[in-house]
Amino acid sequence: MTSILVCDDSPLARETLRRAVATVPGVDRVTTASSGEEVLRRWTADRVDLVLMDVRMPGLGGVESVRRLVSTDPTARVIMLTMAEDLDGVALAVASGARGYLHKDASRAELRATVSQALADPTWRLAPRRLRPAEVGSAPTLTAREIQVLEGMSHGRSNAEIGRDLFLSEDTVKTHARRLFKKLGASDRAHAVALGFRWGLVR
Amino acid sequence: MTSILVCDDSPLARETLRRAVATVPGVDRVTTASSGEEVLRRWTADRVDLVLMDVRMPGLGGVESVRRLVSTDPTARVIMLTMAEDLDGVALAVASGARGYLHKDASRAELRATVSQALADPTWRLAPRRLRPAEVGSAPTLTAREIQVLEGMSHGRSNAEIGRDLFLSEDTVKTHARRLFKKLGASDRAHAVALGFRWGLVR
DNA sequence: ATGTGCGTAACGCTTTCGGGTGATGCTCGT
DNA sequence: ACGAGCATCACCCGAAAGCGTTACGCACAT
Repeated sequence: MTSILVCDDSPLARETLRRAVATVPGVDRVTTASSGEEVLRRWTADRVDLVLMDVRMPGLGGVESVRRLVSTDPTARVIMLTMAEDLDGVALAVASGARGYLHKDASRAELRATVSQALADPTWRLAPRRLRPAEVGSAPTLTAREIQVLEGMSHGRSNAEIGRDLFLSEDTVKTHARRLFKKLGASDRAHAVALGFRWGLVR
Repeated sequence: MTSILVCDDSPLARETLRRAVATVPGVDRVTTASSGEEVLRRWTADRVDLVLMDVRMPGLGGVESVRRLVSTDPTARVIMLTMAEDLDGVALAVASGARGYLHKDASRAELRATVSQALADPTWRLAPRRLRPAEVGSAPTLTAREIQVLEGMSHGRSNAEIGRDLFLSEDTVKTHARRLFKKLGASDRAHAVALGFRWGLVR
């Protein structure tokens, strides 16, 4: 009976991660939490074999959550999930007791491999490895152009205006729009902008 | 007699902060509040030397709370507490009158240092970041219905679908949409969603 | 060399949006 | 009693958006 707890404040990331780790061989149960506080609150009653925890969360935040969790239960195994460039957070997290970290845009295969390894070896600690954005896991990978178009949308620009901004024809902007909608799973530009914010692709 | 007010909607974060600032030399009294409304309500009767306030809270939210507090009492000193991701919120808060900000996962030492400094120097203030004119000023106040419609948009629902969700006619949804566009200064639904995220009205 | 992904562009077609305007009823506070 | 604000609904109409499809050149990897 192997259980994993996915902790992320973003429902989207949570679901994606949940589905991803559920496919790891030997994993019987995947639960989710939306905050470090929730993990701590549930820990005594609902202990799991491995915790995947986001670094950046409202409230306690990943780092402090790991610190507290490990200080109450040194056998707790935690892998931190990080978006990018917050290496300070990762270093702190590892220093606080996390076994290692994974980039959120790691490939599904890498995620599964890491989880398998962490489950197989209780003493395992991850050597940080940088992974190429690949076919899944979490944040959809948009091209530079697609992000530019998405940003234009988030500033209330019409396709024609975005085209003028980027020296493109309106039809080309529409093509980029269509493609980024598909990648994000968005039904329209408003949805796309929302998903862009939730994934941290735009601000 | 130096007093500090900690304002955060999360009880755990509130307690953590309370304990942390209580250890700062010279601090005699630490009170807590769970919402910006509560701070405003209690301000005249229960004035404090420094307020630590969370950016992201239900109801008024940190930004608007600071704005109102400072507009009623310009001597009020507020430090915003924030997560790494909402830099816009920080900038808005500082522009609205907050003296500075702290990351929630800042170290205890950092927290104490910042609080000490703010207490020692009543004029202490972070240099406000340059903001677009549209972003300065008061947070747009949307009605409950308007927020529901905005949320629907952020989930990619069409006006007709939002209407079915909320048991309204499509025309009514359109009216709400038009009004919230005007309030937010949005040019279309994508822009409105983006502004909703930037103001912390939706997530 | 062959495929795959990206960037660019176009055309037709349907759906949806957004603005303008007007209207009714309700609940506040003054 | 009155206006202000909110919620509700309706109609028209032009302007966008969104979708399917096709196509070409280019880079990069298998």
